[in-house]
Parts: sequence; C-alpha cells; structure tokens
Amino acid sequence: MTEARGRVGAADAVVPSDTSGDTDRAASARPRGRRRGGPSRFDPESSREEGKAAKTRERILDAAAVVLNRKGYAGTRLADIAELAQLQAPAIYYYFPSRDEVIQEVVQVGLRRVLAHVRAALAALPDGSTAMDRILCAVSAHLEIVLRDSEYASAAIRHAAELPAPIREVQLLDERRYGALWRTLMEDGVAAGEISSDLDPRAARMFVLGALNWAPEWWSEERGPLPETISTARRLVLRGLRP
Amino acid sequence: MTEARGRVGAADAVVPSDTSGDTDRAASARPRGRRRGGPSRFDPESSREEGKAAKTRERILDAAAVVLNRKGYAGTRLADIAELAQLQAPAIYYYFPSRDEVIQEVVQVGLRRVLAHVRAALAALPDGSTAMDRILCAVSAHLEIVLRDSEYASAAIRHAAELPAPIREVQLLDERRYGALWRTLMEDGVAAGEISSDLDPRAARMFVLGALNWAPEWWSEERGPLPETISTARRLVLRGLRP
DNA sequence: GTCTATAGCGGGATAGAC
DNA sequence: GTCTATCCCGCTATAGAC
Repeated sequence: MTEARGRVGAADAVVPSDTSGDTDRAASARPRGRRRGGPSRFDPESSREEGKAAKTRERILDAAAVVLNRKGYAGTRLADIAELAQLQAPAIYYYFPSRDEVIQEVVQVGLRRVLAHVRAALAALPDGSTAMDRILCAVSAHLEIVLRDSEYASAAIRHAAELPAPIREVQLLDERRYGALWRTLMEDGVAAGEISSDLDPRAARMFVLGALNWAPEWWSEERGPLPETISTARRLVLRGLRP
Repeated sequence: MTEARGRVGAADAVVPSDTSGDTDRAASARPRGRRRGGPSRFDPESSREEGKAAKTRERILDAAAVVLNRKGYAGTRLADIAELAQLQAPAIYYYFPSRDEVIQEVVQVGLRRVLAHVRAALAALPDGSTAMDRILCAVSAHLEIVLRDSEYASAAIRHAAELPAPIREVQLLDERRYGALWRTLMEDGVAAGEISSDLDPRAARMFVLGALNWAPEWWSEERGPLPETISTARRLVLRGLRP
C-alpha cells in the first residue's frame, strides 16, 4: 500500500480498456520460469491421449479458477486449490513454479476464452448482419462463457483489478484486445445510426459490460434458464442503445 | 474450502436478495464484543466537537474502505490500513477488537449509506411521480453514493460475496432490505405497464444493478463528469426497460 | 508423480512503555 | 492514545522419501 488515496491509476481497468493499441505478440507469456516436471510426452501406462499428468494439471487450474472466483486473489490458498483438485498442496509445485503462476495461467486462459468465444460467435454471423446484430451477438456470447462455460472467464474478469502488477501486466494486453473489440462494435453502431447519439459511448459500453460481468454474482441455472436470461439481456441492450 | 464445486449457495447473493422478509430490527449489530477504548465524551483539550479520538477512528474506517475496495477481503492488511490512516497497526486495536470488526463496520456503514441515500432521494420525489421516475431516481442515487460519496458503499457491495460467514450474516439483513426496495420499484413498474412484460423481472433488475455496481471499476471524474455518466445510465435504463 | 516433514516469513494480535 | 517489541499461527515453498 504505497499509492495514496484516490482511484486506481489506469482508467478502463479490468476488462475493457480504452487504449487502442492492439499489439500482436500473441503467445507472449505462459508460465515463465522453467517448468519443473511437466509430464513426459508419451504416457507409458495408458494408451490414451495426454496421460494423467496433463489431467492433473488441468484439475489444479480448474480448482484454482473456482477458488479465485470465490475468495479473490489474496484469498486463494494453495491448500484450498489442492483440496478441490484432490491432492496435497506441495504436489502443485510439480506442475507450477509458484502460486502466482497458477493464478496467472487461470486469468490468462480465462480472458482468452472470452475473446475466442466472442470472436467465434461474431465470425459465425451471416454476412448481412447489422451493427446491432453484432452487438447483441457479443452480449450473448459474453454471457455464455461467463455463466455457462468458464469459471476461468469470470475469475479473470471480476478479479482483474486485485491482481499484483506482474500478473496484471500480462493480462493487460488481452484486456486491451477485448476492450478494442467492444469499442469497435459500438463505434460501428453509432456510425450506422443504430445507437442513440445522446449516449456517452464509453459509458454506455461500460454499463453494458458491467451488467454482463456482474451476472455470475447472481445467476444460477435453477432461478432462470440461461437462454431466458440471455434473451432478457439482449432486449435490455437492444432497446437501451437504439435511438 | 469445504464446499464442493458449483455456485455459491444463496442465490441473489451480494446486493439484491430475493427474500422478501424486511425484518425491522434496525440498529441490530454494531461492532459486537466490548469496544475497548472509545474516546471519552468530553474532549478536555479542544473545545471542538467529538475530539480527535473519534476522528482517528474515522480515519481508520476510511482507510479500511479504500483498502477493501482495492484488495478485497483477504487482501486487506492492518498494516495497509494503518499506513493510509497514518498510524501504526497496533493502534487500530485501541478502537476495534479485531481486523474483522473493522471490516464489518465498513461494509455495514457502506450498505446503510446506500440504503439511506436511495431512500432519501425517493422520498424527495414529487407526489405525482411515475414508477419509472422512481426507478430512474434510484439509478441516479445509487450511482451517486457508489461513485461520488462513499468508498464504503462500493466496498460493501462489490466484495460482499468474499466476506466470511459471520460478517456476511449481519450484512444479509441490510442486503435484503435493499433488494426488497428494488424489487418493489420494478414490480410497481410492471404493474403500471411502464416496464416491458417480455423481460424476466429478476434478471432485468439484476442486470441494471450489475451495471451500476460495476461502475466504480471504470469510472473516474476526468474521463467523464458524473452528471453525464448518470444521464447515460438513466437513458439506458429508461429505454431498456420500457415496453 | 505424489506424499510427509519442515523451513521461513508475513501478518494478526497482545504486552507494556511512554 | 500511540508506539515498540514480541508471540504465534497460517501459508508458501523446499527437501527428500516412496
């Protein structure tokens, strides 16, 4: 705690950032520092795919995503991850060099899944789609990963601001990409006259994303099936944005 | 970490809960457990108000609210609070019996400020106001406390889910009250035909609140003055909800 | 690969001086 | 009222057996 009072430095923190730079160095950082063991390519025991080692690694990441979601960065203990992943805490060090590297990979995977899923959904849209079609498609896709597919995604988005600088920096690149995507969607909407001109574009974009990002906090399958929830979101956004 | 996978138990966790009970035992819990020192009523030194002791206590709470906002529950260290409040960590124990009691009071004060501010705003509305007028008034008021007035408010709302059970339970009462308020606002809107009937009322309410609750994550005075931001929010909600 | 045991440190809390 | 010194526990990380 060195910084004084006030608000966090970088403005569009967390998911959508305003910086337009969309640097291309993609596979920048995986768990840096020598990975210690990492399972051998060939699994002598079972003739199956990746061997159980890879699966264990994934169990650890899955568990970490869940814990991160519930307890936040500082509250994510190796012991909790281990319990969920059904092993002892020190075993984690066979797969990752440190606690932070586990968390790092969770948030990186999470954000990339969001990006990939939303891009894929947009790409699948028919050619004649309007700007608003594309925005609503992104709304659906964002809710789908965050609520249905990926605990990683919501962990990455909702706890981004808490992360220590080293992890945060790696994240920032992908955050900017995702922010840029949404900014483009909205700009296109404004240009096409499909979005009301009396809205502040940045604020409108962030209110929409905020509504979506907050959903993991309250949504559950039983209370209302996902399709219904998504359709309410789409109606809200459609009517909210259009002139 | 004992609970298995899945989602958090209580559904409408965090701010708006669905339970309709609006129990009336208001001043239920202040920091329980004997308060240790607590400044003497009469300040012998200065002829002024509450004496500096009360001010120190407040500095501690102010600092705790800021730290809680940035680092989450588990990341809120007494040393960080102390640094911001400009004293040494052990001095906190003169005013509070434990770290959790500090946090407890922050979130309690925070949520009550939200409740008080929104209620006051609604009460100040002219008599002929429509249901939608009232909803938009609540939107403005919620953004005002969360963005302008109170670091306590956003700390209480955004980190509610991370809190350990004992603190959470106390919070829950006020959360339910606030949730009930919004539910009523929306039900009135539906009843008056001012809200589209093709929206799932609960989802719509939570999406709106989510948009507002997420705002502290991205808003800052420089990027766009508060009144403009609020007015964009009001337009979004107005158009989003109405038939 | 996964375990038990343990080193080492950070952070909450207490004692007691001033 | 606020400080310094200190206790002690919990957590990350390492050592080394199996």
